[in-house]
Amino acid sequence: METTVPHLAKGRTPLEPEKLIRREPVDPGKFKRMIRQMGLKVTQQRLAILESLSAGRAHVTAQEVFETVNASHPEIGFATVYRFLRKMAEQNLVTEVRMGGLPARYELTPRRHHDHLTCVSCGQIVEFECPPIENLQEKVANDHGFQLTHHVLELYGICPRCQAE
Amino acid sequence: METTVPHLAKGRTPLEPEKLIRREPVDPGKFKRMIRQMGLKVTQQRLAILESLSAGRAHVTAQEVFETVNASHPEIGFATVYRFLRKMAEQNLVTEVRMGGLPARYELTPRRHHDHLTCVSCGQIVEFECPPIENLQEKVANDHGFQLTHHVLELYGICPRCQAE
DNA sequence: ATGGTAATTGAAAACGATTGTCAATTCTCG
DNA sequence: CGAGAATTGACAATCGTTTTCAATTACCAT
Ligand SMILES: [Mn+2]
Ligand SMILES: [Mn+2]
Ligand SMILES: [Zn+2]
Ligand SMILES: [Zn+2]
Repeated sequence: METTVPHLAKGRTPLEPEKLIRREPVDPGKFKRMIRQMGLKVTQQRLAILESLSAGRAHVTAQEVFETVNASHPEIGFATVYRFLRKMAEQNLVTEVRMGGLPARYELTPRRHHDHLTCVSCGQIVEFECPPIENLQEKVANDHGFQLTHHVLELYGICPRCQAE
Repeated sequence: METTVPHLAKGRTPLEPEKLIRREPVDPGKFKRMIRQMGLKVTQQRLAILESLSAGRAHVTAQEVFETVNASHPEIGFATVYRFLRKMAEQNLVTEVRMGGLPARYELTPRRHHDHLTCVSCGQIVEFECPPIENLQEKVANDHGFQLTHHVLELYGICPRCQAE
């Protein structure tokens, strides 16, 4: 049986670059404010999901968020996690990262845009910024008369560690 | 109920740019040769799928291929279509194009690499080549010590026609 | 051409991720 | 504190895709 997934060996969990595992700390009331700003009610579930997103590794699947939150809030249902992630993605508070047909991964939308470089062997994800590429993307869109709204740029390759077997 | 799909209104079928609907004509024996080169048996089903891929619009879903082929070969099953598309994708004879969580689309791998610019409003797909972007991608990967294997670059925006309402 | 054999097929069930349903619960605001 | 609307969790449903399996077919050696 062959792997179904085009970009990453089946069963591999993309790992995070160490330097980016932790995001900046947040003050306690921040999450409540975020939720209210979305026009939603502040619930324990939503607070727990936000805490999990901001404290844990970036690029988590809905299932991973569910499992994390479920550990401390055993009564939460995964529908709630999916629903809230979707709502946040709609408002661009979280960014969906999709690799081939794999389950979607989410990260709190960072202040600075970045794209992803993924190791097809071990799943490590490196974030990068490349303004020249961004500019060229604008140019391509304009050349075709398109008004660019967003883009997906994913680079796949073999990381240094995996190159050394 | 909101649309689930991040990049394209639900139910929209991406349209093709007129100038690219038809690929170059192929001589009759070509498909048989392609199949044998993959180390597979030549069957009517596989020939029909290849004909459909090369004659119809580019960027078709497995379901669309199935429906097309099924019209002239009513006995074909969709499992055969999925199986063969997957096998061809593994050998890079067809390229999988994924837009968000939508069903995968396939095109016979063109001799020249290109990426896609998609209208989020009407679904039109424009193919483009941008060597400077490709070079920068190589550079980014190398800067991180990665050996680049492939990439996914999808631009999304509003096409000229849709901008004019 | 024929037959043996492994590859391929179609139908249907299974699958994993995600979404919908709905009655019960919980925020919010007055 | 309530009333009322939003939210929840359990569960079923859906979607695209893959697997299973018995029946068929293409291929190769005779
Ligand atoms: Mn990221
Ligand atoms: Mn294309
Ligand atoms: Zn690696
Ligand atoms: Zn358009």
